[in-house]
Amino acid sequence: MTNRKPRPAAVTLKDLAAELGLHPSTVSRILHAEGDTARGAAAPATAQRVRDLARAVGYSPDPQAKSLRTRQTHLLGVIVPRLSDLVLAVMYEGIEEAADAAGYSTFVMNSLDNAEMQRRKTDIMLSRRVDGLIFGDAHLDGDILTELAEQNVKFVLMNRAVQGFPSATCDDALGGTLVAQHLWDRGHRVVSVIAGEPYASTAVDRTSGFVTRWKALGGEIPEAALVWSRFDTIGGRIAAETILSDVAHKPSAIFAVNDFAAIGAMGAATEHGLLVGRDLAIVGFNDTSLAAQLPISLSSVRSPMTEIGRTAVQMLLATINGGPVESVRLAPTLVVRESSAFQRT
Amino acid sequence: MTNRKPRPAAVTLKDLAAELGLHPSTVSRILHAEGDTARGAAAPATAQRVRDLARAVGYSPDPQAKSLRTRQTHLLGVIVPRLSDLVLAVMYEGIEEAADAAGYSTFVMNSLDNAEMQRRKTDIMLSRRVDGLIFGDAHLDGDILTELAEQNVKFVLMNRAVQGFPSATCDDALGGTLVAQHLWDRGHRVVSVIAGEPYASTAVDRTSGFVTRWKALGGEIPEAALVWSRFDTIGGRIAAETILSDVAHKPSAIFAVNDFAAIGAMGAATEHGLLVGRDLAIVGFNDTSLAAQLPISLSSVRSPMTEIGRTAVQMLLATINGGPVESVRLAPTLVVRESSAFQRT
DNA sequence: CTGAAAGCGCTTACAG
DNA sequence: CTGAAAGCGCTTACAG
Repeated sequence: MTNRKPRPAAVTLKDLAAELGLHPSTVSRILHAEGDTARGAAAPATAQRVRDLARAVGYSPDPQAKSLRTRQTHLLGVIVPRLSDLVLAVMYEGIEEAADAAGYSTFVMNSLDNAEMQRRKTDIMLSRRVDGLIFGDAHLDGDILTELAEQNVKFVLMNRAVQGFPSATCDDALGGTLVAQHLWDRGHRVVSVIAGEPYASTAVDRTSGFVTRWKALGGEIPEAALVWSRFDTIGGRIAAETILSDVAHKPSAIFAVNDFAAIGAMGAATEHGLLVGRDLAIVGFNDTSLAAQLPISLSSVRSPMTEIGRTAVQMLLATINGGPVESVRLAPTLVVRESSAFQRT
Repeated sequence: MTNRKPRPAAVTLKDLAAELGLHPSTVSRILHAEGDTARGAAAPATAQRVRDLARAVGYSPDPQAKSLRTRQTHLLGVIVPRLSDLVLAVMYEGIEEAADAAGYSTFVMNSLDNAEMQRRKTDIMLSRRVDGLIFGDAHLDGDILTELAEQNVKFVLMNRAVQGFPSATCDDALGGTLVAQHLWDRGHRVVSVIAGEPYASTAVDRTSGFVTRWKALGGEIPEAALVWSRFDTIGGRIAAETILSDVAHKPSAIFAVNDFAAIGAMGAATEHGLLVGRDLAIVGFNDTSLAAQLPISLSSVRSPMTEIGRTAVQMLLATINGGPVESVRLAPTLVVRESSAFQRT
């Protein structure tokens, strides 16, 4: 259809073989078998000649040809709600690092947390013949995942967990617990939670971790104290508007399950004439790079985002290699800053 | 080395051909030639049978096999400083969209603006046999780019421009101009610029656009008014510290060439007892999603980030198809908000 | 220790 | 209009 020029031919095994007066299969054996295995593959002297030439001419095997034979592409697919969510972008750094170290390359696509897009992007990844997938956008219902598991597609979840599938996540319930304890200790007795999207385990687990501990401490969480919301700044602002406009429930502290939602809540508080860190405590989640740098620095639950990404890759590779894989939950820590440091009297 | 199981075999052309009693080449011709071209490729009835079966069994051609023959992978490489920079993440959304629409898939890697990493990541992309590359991390010296051009690698630049190579960017100088005019009109006469990294055209052009207009209006820009900095929040905070601690040069307004740097500057201002939007005006750049939602909403130059990503893909595809390509500079607009709306008296 | 053959799944001239 | 052959660059039993 288009008349684009093909890329110029690179050096091939055949070229190397011809240059050295060897058969391509011999060259392949030497280059393919690394380290100890290579000893049996060819005479040491031959092996050395081959390797020297390969290095000299910058030989790099054609991955398409290789995977056509081996049926492995060393390609991994990553699907996230959106990469412009800093949390996922940071996790992706961990993925890239770990995948690279293992000789894999990664595709990333945004699904916008929309079921149709999730399917579409997954199909594209599969049509590319990825060896496995990492989903950062799993919904608690898990419908798509069940289908994929039936088709024997290799995948793991990241950031958000779903019952029955391996996942690398933060211990979100623990994070919520830490926040509840902190706010209680600082003297708060009336609180609200900006709870996030109910289809995401992160939102549900952080919220339930908080609620459970709060009640254990003797606190109450009336219906009006839980406001579900989008994960972004606008979502947080809208939720905080709702909370701060409620005349019946007047919290002295707000826990937002996401830093961006917390930032939106800070904006709403300012608009309501409340000084965050004095009139109202706010705590976020993930301790993104912004939290510490805000005009009023934001307390936040620090989750090991990069580590979660790395772990997801390791789990996926284990799955691809046929091993059984256990879900991993990494422990968060609470970082207290100006936004919630004050003692309520 | 590892004993992973190969992925299960998918339906192949041969399978389809056998099922229909045709030769694989016939099936290939029909499926390969789309629309009108297909008419000549086979009898309409045959073509229909083939297409029906292909759809029924969910045939999807093996991209590795296809590209081994055609020497095109329909793979694009994208290298950015880091995806956790929201600006690049949003541009990547445009890239993904446009690439997807054109039947291409994209790899993304972070180079951390480090020359060694840029080389390493580029090599990985090339070893994957990408059809072309988009660089979002170009440095003004352009050393690596010159080498690649000599090797006839197809690429375009995005976000940051370098003389002599095609790029899709915002008209950064114009953005700087808009800010200078705005601050002048609001009555400011002493200003400072948080200028970003001197190796990035974005930083240099935004700054020079600002300075040029400022001087044209009759203003002065002493040496101390320009502070180079990292693009992130911490960088902005440090730069603002320097600016606000200078007893000789007391600006009433700060232009930060990046929203995150602007947010850092807001933090520093607060620490210095200045109320942003009353004692000090601050203007950022890119109008990222956060700007409008901050406790004190941030004025910012809005750049068409998604569009820049899309444009980069279109330019790259044109380059791959052998066409000559012109650089594109998309126009920004200024969005004035609380942080700089006041009139200085 | 090395060579020769077969084949992964496609596409593309070339016949007929 | 359809078939048959060759070949893209690899790997992998199988010989010798």
